[in-house]
Amino acid sequence: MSVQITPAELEIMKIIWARPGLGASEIAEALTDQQDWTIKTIKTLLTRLVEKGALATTSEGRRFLYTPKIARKTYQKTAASQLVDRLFNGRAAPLVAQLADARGLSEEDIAELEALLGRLKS
Amino acid sequence: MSVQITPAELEIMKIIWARPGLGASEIAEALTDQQDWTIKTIKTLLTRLVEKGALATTSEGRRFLYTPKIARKTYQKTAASQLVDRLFNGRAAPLVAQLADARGLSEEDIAELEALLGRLKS
DNA sequence: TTCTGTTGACGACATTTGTAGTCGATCCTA
DNA sequence: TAGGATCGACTACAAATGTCGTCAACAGAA
Repeated sequence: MSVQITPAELEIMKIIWARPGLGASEIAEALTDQQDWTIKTIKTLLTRLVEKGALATTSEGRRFLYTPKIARKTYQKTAASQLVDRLFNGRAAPLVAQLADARGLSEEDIAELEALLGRLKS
Repeated sequence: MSVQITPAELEIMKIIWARPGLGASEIAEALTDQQDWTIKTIKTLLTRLVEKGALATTSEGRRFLYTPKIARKTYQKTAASQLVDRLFNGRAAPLVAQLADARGLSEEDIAELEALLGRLKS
């Protein structure tokens, strides 16, 4: 089983993926916009992520700096595969069809998807 | 917030989406392949799904028949949108790219995606 | 040097989730 | 008709999750 990251923990991971090597208080600061957590909550989540092996720590003086141990892309692949398997019988096209139906695809998405398909067919 | 369905509950939903109007014991039977749950567990999950508003019941004699109150497609859309928002900045193309990278796309998926893109561009 | 604020370690506690068990009513079988 | 099977309602309980609190150690400010 790959590491299980909960929704709350994922918010932390996203910060650290974007800027690896932050300390707890800087992460808290980066999260003030999105979340209304106390530093205590954030530290608990960080500890759990380290326990789970999703983050690694480096000591800097008496504090820790956190870096991802699981790459963003790795996690994206796992999560996307899980969704496709659990809800779409392993098929990608119906997933995209539902997405397009639910919220449309941007021009950018359409262009990128075409490029991707072109690459896959050659 | 749309109804939150847990992984275990989703297994139940999938059976009922496939064949609406089953009773608890028939659902249990349909699940014997995939899951190793007792009928008790299944009944608990059914109760919770009814409480959550994901299933509706009809009485048939002294038992209940279960039908979806949330359509499969509706749930698919919600789940797909959530994933895309939480992990892919709302973009569909990177999701498909990661999927392709993680497990490849079938010929069928590629053909369907092309058809879908064609439709979207016109 | 003393006070104050910050840090990680550890503890806490309600809610959700997974997985059953008990119980009284009822239906079916012998 | 009597005893077991089955039904839904209710209860149980550990693990995971979300959200903080306490505490001892330490670092910087006054």
